[in-house]
Amino acid sequence: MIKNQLVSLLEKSEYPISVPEILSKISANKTTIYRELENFISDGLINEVDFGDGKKRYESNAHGHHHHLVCINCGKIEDVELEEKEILKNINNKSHFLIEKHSMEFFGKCTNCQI
Amino acid sequence: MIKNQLVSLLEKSEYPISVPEILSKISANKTTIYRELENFISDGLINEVDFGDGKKRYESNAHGHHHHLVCINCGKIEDVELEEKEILKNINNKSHFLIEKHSMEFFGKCTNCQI
DNA sequence: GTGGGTGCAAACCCTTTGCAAGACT
DNA sequence: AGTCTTGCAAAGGGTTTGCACCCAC
Repeated sequence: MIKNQLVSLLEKSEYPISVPEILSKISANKTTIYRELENFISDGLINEVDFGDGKKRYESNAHGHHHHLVCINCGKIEDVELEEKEILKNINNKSHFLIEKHSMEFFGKCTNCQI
Repeated sequence: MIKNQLVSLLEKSEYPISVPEILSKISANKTTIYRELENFISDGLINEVDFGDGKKRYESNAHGHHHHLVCINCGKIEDVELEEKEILKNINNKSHFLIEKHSMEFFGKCTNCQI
C-alpha cells in the first residue's frame, strides 16, 4: 500500500519534501501521491509548506509546529520555533480576521554559505 | 512604454497582483511583464508575495513593508504591520542564519465571512 | 548597425482531471 | 455488483526560454 510508504517517508524526512522528490523515492503514480497528500492534509496528518519556488512541500505534523530557515545558496533547511502567540495576539488587536493558518518562512544564508 | 504602465498599476493597486491579473489590465505580452517584474525586483522597487495558490503576486515597495491577512473565503486582503524586529532577534538567538528576507502571511476569515 | 523595448510560439514544470483497470468483499 | 486503490494520459495554468522584429540613436 502506497499510503504506508508515503507516511513513513514523510515521517522520516527531516525537511518538507515536494511531490517530485517523493516520486523519486516512491515508485508510484503522481495522481496517487497528490491524492494521498490531499487526504493526509484533511486528516491533519501533514502540513503544506511553500518556499515560493513553484512547488509545494509537505511535512509530517508529528514533529510539531515550527517554521523554517531556508538557505538561498545551498538549500539547507533549519527549523525554528517561534513565540507566535504574541504575534497572533498582536494581529488580533489590529484586525478582526479570524486566523486559521499562517505561513512564516525565513530565507537567508546558513553558516557555511556566509563565506 | 509598458514599464510606466506597469509601475503605475503596481503603485495604484491596493493589494499584491498576479501576472494574470496584470495581463487583464495591461495590453502587453506575458514575456514583457515577467521581464519587467524581474527588473523591478532587482531594483528593489517591488516585492514578491506568495499566497500559496500557485501564482506569485507583486506589490510596490512604496507602501512600506507589511504583511497580509488573506480571507480564505472571499479573497479579501488586509495589510498588517508587525513588530518583526523582535521575531528576527529571537531567531538570531537560536540560529546563525543570516536572514535576508522572509514571508509571513496569515490566512483566515474576514469579518464578513465569519457568518 | 547597434541596442533597447516588445512580441510570439514553444517549452517547462507542477498540479489537476477524467476515466478505466484491477483486487478484494 | 460495489468499493477501494492505483494508474495512465491528457489538460490546465503559471513561468521561462529562444528567437525575431522594430524603432531610435
